[in-house]
Amino acid sequence: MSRKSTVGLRDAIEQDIVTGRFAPGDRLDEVTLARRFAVSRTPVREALRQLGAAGFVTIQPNRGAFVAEIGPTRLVEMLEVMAELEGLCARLAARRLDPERRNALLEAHRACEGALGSGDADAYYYENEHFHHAIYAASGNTFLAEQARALHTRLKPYRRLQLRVAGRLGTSFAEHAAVVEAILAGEGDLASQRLKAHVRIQGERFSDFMAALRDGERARWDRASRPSVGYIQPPSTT
Amino acid sequence: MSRKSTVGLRDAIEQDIVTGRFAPGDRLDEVTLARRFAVSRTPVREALRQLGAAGFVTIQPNRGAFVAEIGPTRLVEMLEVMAELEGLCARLAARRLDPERRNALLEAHRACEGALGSGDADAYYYENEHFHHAIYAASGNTFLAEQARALHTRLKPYRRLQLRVAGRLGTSFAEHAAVVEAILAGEGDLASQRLKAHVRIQGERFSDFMAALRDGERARWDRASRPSVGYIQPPSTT
DNA sequence: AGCGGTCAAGTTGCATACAATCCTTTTTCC
DNA sequence: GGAAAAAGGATTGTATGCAACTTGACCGCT
Repeated sequence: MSRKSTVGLRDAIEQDIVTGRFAPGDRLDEVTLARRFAVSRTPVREALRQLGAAGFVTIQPNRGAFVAEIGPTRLVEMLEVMAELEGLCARLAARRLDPERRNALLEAHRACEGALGSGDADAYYYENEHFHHAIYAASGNTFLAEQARALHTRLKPYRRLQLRVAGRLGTSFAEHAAVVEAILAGEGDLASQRLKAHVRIQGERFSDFMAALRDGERARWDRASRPSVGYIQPPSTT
Repeated sequence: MSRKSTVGLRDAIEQDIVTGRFAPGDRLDEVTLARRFAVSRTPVREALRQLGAAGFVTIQPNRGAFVAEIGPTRLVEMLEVMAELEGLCARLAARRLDPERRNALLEAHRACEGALGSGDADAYYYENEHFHHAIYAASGNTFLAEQARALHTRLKPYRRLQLRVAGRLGTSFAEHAAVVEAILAGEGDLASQRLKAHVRIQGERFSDFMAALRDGERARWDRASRPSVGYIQPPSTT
């Protein structure tokens, strides 16, 4: 479990946050993390500061680092920005799609189709990620793709159960298909509009869901569902 | 020149980058910075890692930190995203403007008018920042405002000479006025469209300008204009 | 019993020492 | 004389020790 470079350490902790091993609000003790990764406190501190700058943890001076808690309000705000960024990706992709990116996009889309056919929600979740990443890349705007990807990752802990809702998989895939169609047709505005709607639908399901629960219940529910299997885990690159 | 908290140190170095005291590509030596701020290397390293995560510096393992160099391509990419974020700010502002934010926006706009009247390009530059920040805040989306502000700051070193072009001040203000009008009228799409165009015009001037210079000349010119007065410096809050 | 203050344990912030890596220069061999 | 290799210097990466701060508990006081 030991990492070599400091960037590896940062990514390792980030993964533990993104996959839910560390729940929002959890305290990230420096010495505990240091022991866990078999390094001293210094690289741990540097990693935590980076995660703080990226928004994954909040650092309270002299009091430590905590996994960032994203309240319902801020979550909706982030999804609003996410929708806009994805919309821009789609618009640009429709305008400037090159053959290589076009193939990657179609391949990701077909992979989603395969996962849908198998009825495996976890597999679809994973292919869905690839699909969105393919759209980011298809924009041809590296910076935009990085930003979209970063925000996508930050939202990951809160999207884990999104697609488990009954019937959502099929709807999601149909929306994907409509986006792909618009992109291939070069209809930038339409593609943007459709992808924005696709993201917003997830956001609305979210806020509905969270609003329906009182805070205590939500916290308990969050925590209970935390160690839920590794369907987010990509094939380990270690 | 000594700072107390680590966040203060981060901000101090960031300021030195943003205001151009450190030019893109400059090496940021840890011991030099440590001496400069009268601290040890440890807090300097933590600050540099944070700046790396925020995109202000690029960190090469075992080789040090350098002020991020933003090439013409990436600059255009960043401006494309900036335009979209600002456009979203304007759209949301038109939809949800509350009296307090409305007043702040109008006040910032009038301050621009004052600076324009005085013909002071530096003053206009400063008030222009306030105006854009007021629009970010007027969106009512805290996360969006933070993102827009962060990107705005990252682009600051490359915007320093934007408004010095003859006649640009007046045009800029007219564009501002059109945006404000649309926001007050509740015309979200129009406000978004106008603000996007406003940002894009700056971007096009940029790329025209940079394309007209070969790289060597541009680097020299960048460096020569670097220590140019402190018209960016806000009233120090130290 | 309730409230306030003091003290102790634990954690973070910073400084310094050491190890590892990189870059430059010099030396040596062909 | 040129090129490759090695040594030296310099810089970054990591570990550890100490000081400062926060926090919780215990004790005394009203």
